[in-house]
Amino acid sequence: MDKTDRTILAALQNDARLTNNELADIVGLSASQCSRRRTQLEKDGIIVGYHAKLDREKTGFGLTTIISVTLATHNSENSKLIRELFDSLPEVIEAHAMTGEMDYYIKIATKDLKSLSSFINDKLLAHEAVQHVKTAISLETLKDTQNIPIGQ
Amino acid sequence: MDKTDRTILAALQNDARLTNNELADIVGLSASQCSRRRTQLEKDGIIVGYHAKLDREKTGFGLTTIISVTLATHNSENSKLIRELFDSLPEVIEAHAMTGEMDYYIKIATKDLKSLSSFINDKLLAHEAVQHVKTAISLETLKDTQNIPIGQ
DNA sequence: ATCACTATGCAAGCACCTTGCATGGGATTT
DNA sequence: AAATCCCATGCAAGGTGCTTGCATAGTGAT
Repeated sequence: MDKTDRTILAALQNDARLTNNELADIVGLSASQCSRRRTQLEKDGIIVGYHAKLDREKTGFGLTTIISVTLATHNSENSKLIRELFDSLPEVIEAHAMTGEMDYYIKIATKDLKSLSSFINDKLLAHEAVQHVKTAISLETLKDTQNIPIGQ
Repeated sequence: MDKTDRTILAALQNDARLTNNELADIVGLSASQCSRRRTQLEKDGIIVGYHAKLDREKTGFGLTTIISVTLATHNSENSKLIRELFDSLPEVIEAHAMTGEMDYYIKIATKDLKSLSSFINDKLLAHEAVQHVKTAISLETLKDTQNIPIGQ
């Protein structure tokens, strides 16, 4: 992976709909070569996928919440259970195992406070492995590019 | 925006490279109509953009950190400054103004602990508006679909 | 200096996207 | 209930973009 590849990656992070002709202008190669490089980056698993980004407000999922989850007991069984729980819940759009006193950070997308409340009570706290949660609601999303700074 | 539109949105969230023919099979319309609906969803700002998702490890940005930022003084000037700061830092891939005792949650993508350390010290703590930060490092990303659960 | 291998550009064939046009379905009004 | 209007839809054609075979240039090793 050379500088040209990184330029392609940065460009496609910003706009996955770029044609190979447009990519060619950006990186200074022919369109066919851009096509080949892009295909290779996909094969190598460097490009994982292409996703449409939706407006959270307009789609009715404007509420973003970050929840810290603490396990009841720290063992591999509970760890496995909690992963399966996060996997199975579509409201969980991101989940991390963390350092520090909080075991997991998860990001939640819901319609409103009512659905958030039922998510926490019925899905999270109802689970045997979960001991405690700490909820922080996003008042405003200031930035939300998940783009890694590969171009810089 | 009807049920068909939501199906299209859910499909494009998962795979932005779907052709209109493939979309047509999914939603049960013709390809031309899928094209028209998709164009309209873009015009309405419901589809904000299309982005390639990259492998964090393979691109060398495997370190994810969540930082709570507390302001020195809560006034509109500092609020403005902190927004501009987050905007200008490419390592900040997500930023929220939060409820609770912590003012901002930001998500950071860096290559390693060294670059994280210099980010915190030279970029964050060096800023006049920042009083205090609390750092939590992701040991493992369990889930990272930013897809809103519009299909469910 | 030679050889081998990879990257590249060009061109053609193919797939896909877009848009004009005609049709059909649904809702509203009389 | 009938008529009318409007919007969504399907079809087809024209144009655009993507992919791949082939020949060539560039690069590195021996």
